[in-house]
Amino acid sequence: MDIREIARRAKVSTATVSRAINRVPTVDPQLAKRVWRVVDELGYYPNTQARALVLGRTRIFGLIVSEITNPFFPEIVQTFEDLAVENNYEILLTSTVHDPKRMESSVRRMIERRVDGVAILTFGMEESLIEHLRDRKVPLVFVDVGPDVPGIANIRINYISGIRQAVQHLAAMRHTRIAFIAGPEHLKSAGARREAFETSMLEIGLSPDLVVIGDHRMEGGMNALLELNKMSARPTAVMCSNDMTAIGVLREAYEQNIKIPDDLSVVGFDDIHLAEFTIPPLTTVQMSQHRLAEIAFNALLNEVENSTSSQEQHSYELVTSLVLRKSTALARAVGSAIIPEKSNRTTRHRKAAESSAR
Amino acid sequence: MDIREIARRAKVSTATVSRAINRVPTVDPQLAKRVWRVVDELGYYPNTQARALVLGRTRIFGLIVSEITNPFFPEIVQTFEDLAVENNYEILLTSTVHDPKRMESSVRRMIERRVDGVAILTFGMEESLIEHLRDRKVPLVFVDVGPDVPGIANIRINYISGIRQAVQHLAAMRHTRIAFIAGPEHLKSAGARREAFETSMLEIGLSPDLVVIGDHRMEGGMNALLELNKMSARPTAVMCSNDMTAIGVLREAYEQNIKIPDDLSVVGFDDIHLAEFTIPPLTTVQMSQHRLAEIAFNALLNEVENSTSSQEQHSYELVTSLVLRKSTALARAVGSAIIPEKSNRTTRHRKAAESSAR
DNA sequence: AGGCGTTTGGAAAACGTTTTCCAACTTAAG
DNA sequence: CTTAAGTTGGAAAACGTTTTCCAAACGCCT
Repeated sequence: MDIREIARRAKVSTATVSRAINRVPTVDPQLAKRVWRVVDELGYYPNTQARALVLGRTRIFGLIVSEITNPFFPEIVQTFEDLAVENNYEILLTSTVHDPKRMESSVRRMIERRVDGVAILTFGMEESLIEHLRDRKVPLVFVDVGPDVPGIANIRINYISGIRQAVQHLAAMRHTRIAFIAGPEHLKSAGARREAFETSMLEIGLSPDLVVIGDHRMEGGMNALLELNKMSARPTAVMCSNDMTAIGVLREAYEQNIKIPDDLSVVGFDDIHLAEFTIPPLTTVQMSQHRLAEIAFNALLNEVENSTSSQEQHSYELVTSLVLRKSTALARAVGSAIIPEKSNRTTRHRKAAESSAR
Repeated sequence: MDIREIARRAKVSTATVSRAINRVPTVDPQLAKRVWRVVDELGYYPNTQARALVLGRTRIFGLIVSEITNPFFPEIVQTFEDLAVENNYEILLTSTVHDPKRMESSVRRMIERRVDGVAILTFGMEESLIEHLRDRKVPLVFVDVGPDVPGIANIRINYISGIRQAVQHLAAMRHTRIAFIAGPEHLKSAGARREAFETSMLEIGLSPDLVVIGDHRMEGGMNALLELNKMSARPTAVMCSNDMTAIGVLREAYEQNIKIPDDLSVVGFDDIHLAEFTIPPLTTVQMSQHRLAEIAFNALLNEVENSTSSQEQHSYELVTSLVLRKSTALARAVGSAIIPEKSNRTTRHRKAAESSAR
């Protein structure tokens, strides 16, 4: 069943059917109604491929995320999809799983399907890969990373705002040995978070050198806590590069019988929905997934629909901010809290930590 | 840049280019190489729309899930995508959020984009909606629900196997008052789980009437526990229709200072990745997301590629089984455990519960 | 009543492929 | 050296739309 069939049955030309369907105003209302009746009767849906072919626009946006399996992303995908259906777009979703091969195939798939634009929410993609996209002048939107060239929109995340709040919150609770569990080293965003932590610490004269590397997953959080535990100067509080890491910390703390928040304060980053439901509920820095997806989608839409392309806004900012729940508490007045039984050695460590701060 | 451009530069006809690209064996290897060089040089990617138009196949599979935001689904999506890239398919992902309007638009989008098949992993979709798809003879694969008609593959989940194991595990731990937190009533799969629970209980002479309704989300689990708590005959163990519910229970138990598993045993359903990281780690019934996605994808692929369409396998089974972690324990020898302080009233309740069992 | 703009609808080209036919060329056999 | 069989590559049709021209029909003015 194609447009010709409709034309035949409605006794008009295919041009008229097309115009009726696309609501071109010049077509006679009577006629349009006749066409629509036939369309509904037969349950006709125009072939999008054919349409895309002639229009040169597919109404598909690519969405590249790093790991759909990380709870941070589904929320983004959902918002993105909501917006997409609202605007009659389709989404081509791709999850790179941090695998260069997959990233490449992602890009390839996007190009083959001729997407109208792509949002790269991968928080630090191999720059080389975007070349292909750029060569084809596909509108792009990045987060964090992303060269400052025209035609590429960029969402800058203001990490410092939320992270500073978190650090100061901890400091106010009299924590001085605050550790940081970083994300994977190749991720730009993880680097940015770590830097924000470091400057926030330095700002208030604390030493930011209790840093261990995680992987942004629960497993990494668990290992990191183990590592922290082995240190001579144990932290009384730990900030995590993302919530999944924090959940891992919570889990390992349970295993080790370390009480959160009494023995150890922990704060996450992202504020995924789950953070509200951990035990205890996680204090974390919010980076709204909803806003992020919204900004990304609109940036793309803007790029595509207003092909004025000239002096549009190409840089957006997303601020982060602390949300307080139950995983932080006053530092113990005396002693390293992580393993209460060994708390006698703490004063020394504390001095050491303080003297190394500038 | 199109196929003609390539043809011109390689000094052959478009037909030859097409053949070379599609690796038709009759084309001269020398020539093919010449073509490929030009293709690579220019970074040419065939236009999928045009290709789809003539081939009548889009190499797109639709994937309808009920809520991408539920951690159960991302794992499925990931596997589905892995398989898709392996087989050169694309995925059109749609999340219905349980909204009839969205379901309808989902189906519409699938049809408009001319997908080659769709997997409906929504665990109990409005049957009416599939009509449109069926009319167009789009290969379909369902889970659970789904009419037994030819051309529609069905994945039957064997709920009873895993749930029986769970119930018997609990019974062996001397629990007799075992509650069930069901899923939303309109969901077929939720109904099936509940039934499996009921028969499993009856089988061993326990009364399955401690049932409260949840919503398959953490919030529902929290509320459900509150409700259970108000009962005169409090359960000593609770099974949940899915893991998210169980996580909610864990969370509310923490709030109420009910110790898991000492005061209350809880078992989940699904075995999402997160279940391993709850506090305490969740004993749950596994329904492999990986397997499920795999079965769904292959069913579709089979339907499409072997258009023998006749006596193919159209029904698949996925079995479930218990995985033991740390959220279950022996029932207290005496007394209703939920609120330890009030445990003196238990013996009576226990008798009541036992007498009501047949 | 004739000419003029304005609606209205139709024929056909275009979008980028694949594929069917067919012609030209090669090779081998007689 | 001619002919038949087999390779190889090209021209053109087809896929289902949108859109550009054009022509017809229709008032409306003078």
